[in-house]
Parts: sequence; structure tokens; C-alpha cells
Amino acid sequence: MRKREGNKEKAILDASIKIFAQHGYHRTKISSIAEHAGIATGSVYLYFKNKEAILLTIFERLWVGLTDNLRSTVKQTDIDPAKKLDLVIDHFFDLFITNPSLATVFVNEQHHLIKDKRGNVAKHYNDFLDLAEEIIREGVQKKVFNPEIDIKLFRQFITGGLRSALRLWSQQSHSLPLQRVRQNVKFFIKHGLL
Amino acid sequence: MRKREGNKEKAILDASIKIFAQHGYHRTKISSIAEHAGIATGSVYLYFKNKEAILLTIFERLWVGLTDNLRSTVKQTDIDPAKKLDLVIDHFFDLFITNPSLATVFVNEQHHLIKDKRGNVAKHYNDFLDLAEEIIREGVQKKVFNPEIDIKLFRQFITGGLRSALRLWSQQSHSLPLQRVRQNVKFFIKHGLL
DNA sequence: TTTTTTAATGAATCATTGTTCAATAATACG
DNA sequence: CGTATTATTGAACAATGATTCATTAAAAAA
Repeated sequence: MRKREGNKEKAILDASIKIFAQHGYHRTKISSIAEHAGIATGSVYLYFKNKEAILLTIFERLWVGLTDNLRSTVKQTDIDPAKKLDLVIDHFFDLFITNPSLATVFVNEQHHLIKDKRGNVAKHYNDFLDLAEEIIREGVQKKVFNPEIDIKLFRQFITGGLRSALRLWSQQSHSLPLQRVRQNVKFFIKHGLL
Repeated sequence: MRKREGNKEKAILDASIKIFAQHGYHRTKISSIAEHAGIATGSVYLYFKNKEAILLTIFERLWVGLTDNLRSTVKQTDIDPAKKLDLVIDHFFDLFITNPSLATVFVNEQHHLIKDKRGNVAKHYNDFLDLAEEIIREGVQKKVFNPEIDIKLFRQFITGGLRSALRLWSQQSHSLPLQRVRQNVKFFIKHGLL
């Protein structure tokens, strides 16, 4: 028998994230991914069924990571809802600090996967939204948050705002300190403009 | 001589918006656009240089419309900044009420055009952001808005949240009353969660 | 060492689809 | 009418790039 040498799957995913971020999913060639991963074109198909499966895997792992963290935060009983939101936002940004290309892929390519419900991305994403909703609901119940708000709309507005702030950071080549982005986002969510 | 019969350019744009909304830009075939517009495949190229030019035209006209409206709102001297924001949001949603497919295209396909700075879309979009910034700046100067905020980040957060709220509306096949979306967005922007 | 098994290769294939263009149709004009 | 001019057509073309697969290489087993 022959063993697989090195972690080629990881090499493919890393290369894909980098090139998807640079040129976008549709403009990225499998041959280019293979080249950057240091393997032959055909080898990509030993690890992934097709091109879409690569993007799918990237997003699935991303959302599973975010959701797992969010779930453990939601569970905590000794933290107030506002603080929980802060923690979620912290983790959200932390994830991208070490991998800025992933941020670019995240803000640009998700819609390919959500609308057609390929794989489990839509499912994980909804899990995430539902957990986020729990925090808001808890806050409203405890009268810490304003009860006027439509929770589904609010969670949607926040995730969109978060993504957009992340996009700004990623577009400006991270010259804007992520720390500043994070602080401001936390403030906006709680206090708004007035 | 022979005259052009009917408004084929409009037919192409309308068909494109509908199909881009349904299947996404990349999955849309020129032949399919032509079919829906009731013309031959080749005729599309009498009105648009290529496929990208169609998407470009859709977004250029959209942003020009939004920017023109925003500019006239900004100019008004007898309206306070908070009210100006409300007006902008009203117009934003109004634009899509009569054309829900356009909303779907708007929330999904813009990044194709912004990152490569094709055409004038990026320019118009930045004009829009700059005008929006003026309103916020005016509010901060007049001490109506909180001076703590980072204006560039805030305008980015708002536009992302807006787009995301619009996406929710478009995904749910408009069962959610747009009136409700609009009200909530206005509230979030001003007051946040607390 | 030889054999077996699996990993890896990358050029060739195949399918897709944007774009072109020679042919045709419709209208205006004299 | 007949002719000129322009609009329209849609099948053919060309380019692209995802995917396949016959071949080769490497490691394990005998």
C-alpha cells in the first residue's frame, strides 16, 4: 500500500481560499488551485467531488465553527444578553484575524450556496441565526433589550451589518484596525445613532 | 430605412433582471435572456456589448437613481439629519416595491462589478456613500447624533444592514410587509438594541 | 527484490455558453 | 413597385475551463 503524503486536502482548501478571495469563485480555475497547492490538476478530484464541493466545504466548516462557539455562549447562564452579543462579535472577528482571505471569501461568495441549498451550508447558517435569536429573545424577556423590535429583522440587520463592516476591513487591506471595527460594531448594535 | 420596433433594450433589461434574480448572473445564459425578451439570441448584442454590460447597466441606473434622490435630500436645509435618514430609507425601499426581482439582483450580484471597477458602478456607489456620510456628519456636528461613532464604519454598517433586511424581504417572497421592514430599520439605526 | 496496491499525474476530452456573422426580413424612400 | 437601408435572426464558431482516465510513481507487503 501507499500512504497519502502530507495534507493535500488542507493544501487545496488553503489555496482555494486564497484564490477565491483574489479572483472570486467563478473566475478561479481548478488548474490554478492545483498549482498553488503544489499538486496536479487531476489530484484535486481525489479530495473533492467537484469545484463547488470545495466552496461548500469552506463554508460548512466556517459555519460549524461559528455555530459551535455561539451555542456554548448561549448556554452560559451567568452572562447577561448584552455581554453575550459582545462575545459573539469578538469570536466572529477573531476567526478572520488569522485568515483575512477567509473574510473576503465569506463576504463575497456565500450567496452561491445559500439559495440552492446545496450541502448543509443553509442548514448551519440557519442554526446560527436561530441561536443568535435566542440571545436577543432572552434580552427582550429580561427587559434588557427594547421589546419594540422585530427579532427576526434585527438578527438579519445585525448579520448584514457585521458582514459589511468585515467587508470594509477586508477591502482596505486590513489597514483599518480590526479592534476599532469591533468596538464600533458593538456600540452600533446597542445604541444606534442617537 | 427600417425603424426599431418596440423597446428591445428595455425588454432585455427586464428579462435579465428577472432571470438574474432567479438563477444568478453566472448561471444565466444569453439565449435565455433573449428567449424571455422575445427576441433572437444575437439581437442582444445589438443593444449590449456583452453579458457583463447588461449587469453593468442595471446597476448604473439603479445607483444613479438612488444617488440623485439622496443628493436632493441632503441639500434640504429645513430637515433635521435624523429625518433625512428616514427619507433615504423610504426611497430605498420604494424603489424595490414595484420591482422585487431588482431587489434580489441588488443584494446578490453587486460584488461582481465593484471589485473590478468595471464601468461607473463603483464610482456611483461611492458617490452614494459620500452623500450618506454628509448626513451623518451633519448630525454629529449639530449634536443630534452621537459623536463617538466612526462615520465611515457606521455608513458601512447601515448599508450592509439595509441590504440584508432587503434580502430577507426578497427571500420570503415579500410575505413580510415591506412597511414593517422599513419601520424596524429606521428604529434600529437610531436606537439600537438597548 | 518483486509484487501489489494505492496515490498522483496532466494531457485529452467534453460540455457549456458567450459571441459572431452570413443570410433574411422589414421598413422607408424615390 | 423596386431599391436601399437597417434590424433581426439563429445556427455555427470559438474559447474556456471543469472533469476524466490511461499512465506513471511511490510505498507497503511478501
